Amino acid sequence: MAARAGVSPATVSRYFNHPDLVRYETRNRIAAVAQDLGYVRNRAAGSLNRGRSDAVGLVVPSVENVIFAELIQEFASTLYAAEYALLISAHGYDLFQEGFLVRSMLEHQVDGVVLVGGLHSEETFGLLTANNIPALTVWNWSRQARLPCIGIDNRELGRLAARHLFDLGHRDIACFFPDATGNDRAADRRDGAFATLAKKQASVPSNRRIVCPYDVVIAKGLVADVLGARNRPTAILAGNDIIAQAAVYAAASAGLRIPDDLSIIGIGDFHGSAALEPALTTVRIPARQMAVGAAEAIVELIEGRADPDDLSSRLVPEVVVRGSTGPAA
Amino acid sequence: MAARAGVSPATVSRYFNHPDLVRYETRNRIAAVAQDLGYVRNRAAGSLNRGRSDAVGLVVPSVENVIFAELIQEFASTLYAAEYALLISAHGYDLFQEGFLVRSMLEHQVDGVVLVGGLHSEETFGLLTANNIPALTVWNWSRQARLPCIGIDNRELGRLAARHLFDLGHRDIACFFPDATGNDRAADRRDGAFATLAKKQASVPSNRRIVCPYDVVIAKGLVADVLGARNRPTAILAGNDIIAQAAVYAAASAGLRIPDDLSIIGIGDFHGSAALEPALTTVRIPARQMAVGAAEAIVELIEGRADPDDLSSRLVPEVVVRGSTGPAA
DNA sequence: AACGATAATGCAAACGTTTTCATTTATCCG
DNA sequence: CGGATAAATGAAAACGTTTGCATTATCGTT
Repeated sequence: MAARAGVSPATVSRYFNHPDLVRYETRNRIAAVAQDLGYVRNRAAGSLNRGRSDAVGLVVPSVENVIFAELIQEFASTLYAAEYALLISAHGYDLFQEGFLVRSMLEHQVDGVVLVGGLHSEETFGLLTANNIPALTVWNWSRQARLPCIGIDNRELGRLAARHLFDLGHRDIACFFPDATGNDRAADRRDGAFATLAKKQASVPSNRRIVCPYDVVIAKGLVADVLGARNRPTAILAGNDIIAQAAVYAAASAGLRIPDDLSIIGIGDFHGSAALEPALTTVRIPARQMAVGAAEAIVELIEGRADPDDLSSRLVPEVVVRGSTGPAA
Repeated sequence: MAARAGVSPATVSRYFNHPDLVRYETRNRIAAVAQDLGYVRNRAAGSLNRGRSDAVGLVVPSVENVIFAELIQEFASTLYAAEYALLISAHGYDLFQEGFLVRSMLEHQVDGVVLVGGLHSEETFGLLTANNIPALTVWNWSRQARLPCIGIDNRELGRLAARHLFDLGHRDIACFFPDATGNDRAADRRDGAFATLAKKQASVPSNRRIVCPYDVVIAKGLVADVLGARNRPTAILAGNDIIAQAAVYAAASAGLRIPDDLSIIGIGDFHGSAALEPALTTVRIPARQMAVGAAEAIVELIEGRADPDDLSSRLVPEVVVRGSTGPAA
């Protein structure tokens, strides 16, 4: 490439990184040859030399989760705007696998890593600290987090949802939460909801605590089971909007009117939850805001413009009341 | 690292890539030091030396699209099983942006690239051929594709959907398709549907051809408009399951019974379409199968075990009849 | 014990870029 | 037009790994 254009490699490098240092005619010559050869620079070589790759890694539990998709989308565009490339991986809620993916990302020389939630394997934490890699977490906020975190207090999400139903007069509430193994967000939401209900009334009986995967089809079945039993609850508290959506379907299938016969509240406010019939009452998580905040923060961290110790920020959830909840009969 | 373990860099390299060439005691020594230092290998350096990165790029239009999420998920796991890393990017249906992303991936030294659909900028094609990068496309299948393709014939999807409604006796069908700019899948589906309807009856009038984004909220509004007009259609043909889902909501909101008052068919068979109330009739796209096929194919191509010329494969769609369609009144 | 064969390791070059420093070329002003 | 200054380019080292070749250690056999 350099030879073809009759210049040294140094000049080609400058052409791409500091074009103002290259004479106009030389620029044209290089541009022409580059175009001609379909030349693409080798970032691996650059990264090797500079010790920087201008790439950031994002490790999520799953890309099939609608709301993580929103996170990814927004994170990606913010990052591109800052001229960083993005590596995305999904670990399927397996913290061991997560460690593996983080290692792979470090091997590929990412300049920073963003993880979801505060719960990770020692391997993961060790890798990041040993190699001194800028890292932070999104989604969950907690005072005693081991990494800077940008997110919401998931316990509060559970509390808000429970209180909303309680305040509407519901006293028999079935709670559907995902398995909390390796998922502190789900655990916190669940704990928040259970704590609130226990304080306000009695503790939640075991037949009202249902472990439910993130899957409309299965969730619909589980909700249908509960609704089909002899004494059905007056309300359903779903750990996320997908389960809530499934509950709406199950109710429709059982011929129940929402919210007259059954109230349903979700958590998340996914895009589309407002379009459901009836529109879903839910606790809103500002996912896009988190994504932008996290992307900006990791860049600041990488470029040494931010102090990890005061980078965390706590966003505020809010209950969005729509048509799927109403006063208990 | 090598120094710490008292061996040469060559031996460390062999430890990772050909452990059987390293004596047992030496292996242990290296392993201990690596563990101790939290050492991670520098793949950029390896890639520079070998001219291979063991990474594959996947460029999709959007990660917010549910069915692409299924594709990504499955593609990723198949690739990991073959010990390749994955780079994912989304271009937002902007072919210019796609070219940019492909360039970025090549700069990061991916060994192969997988794109969605057969329509791409000259920049994209040029980059891939000039650099001789193994590449293929998924989702769309076409005889005259410029790259090997693993997918379905989107025209057929449109045809199947149209025929299903026609055979049920529907003669006034409103068709909702996404904007086809830079989206050959949508264009083909639409053309297939329109062609079938035109052949069977009259051509589709302009007030029954609605351009509709991939967005439940907006789609619901557009469908509501059509259903609210004086003479409403007896059926809706949606270009994808998200629009169909929106149509179901809009119908419910308008107090119409499905399928008695209105039939709705989608395209895709997204996970969850079966859970809708009523369950959605749709034309099934074997997304996961395509993903696995594409991942395996790109690996074969990279490793020189496959001939690009007979790599394409055409998968078969099928109409999945559920509760959302019925005979015309 | 000596030999050959094999196993284990080291040496050194190469990959393509970036960057510092040095050198050449252009520009400006008196 | 000369000299000083600024602009443009080149030379060379460095980044960390991989690999062919050379060397050394180990083992089995007689």
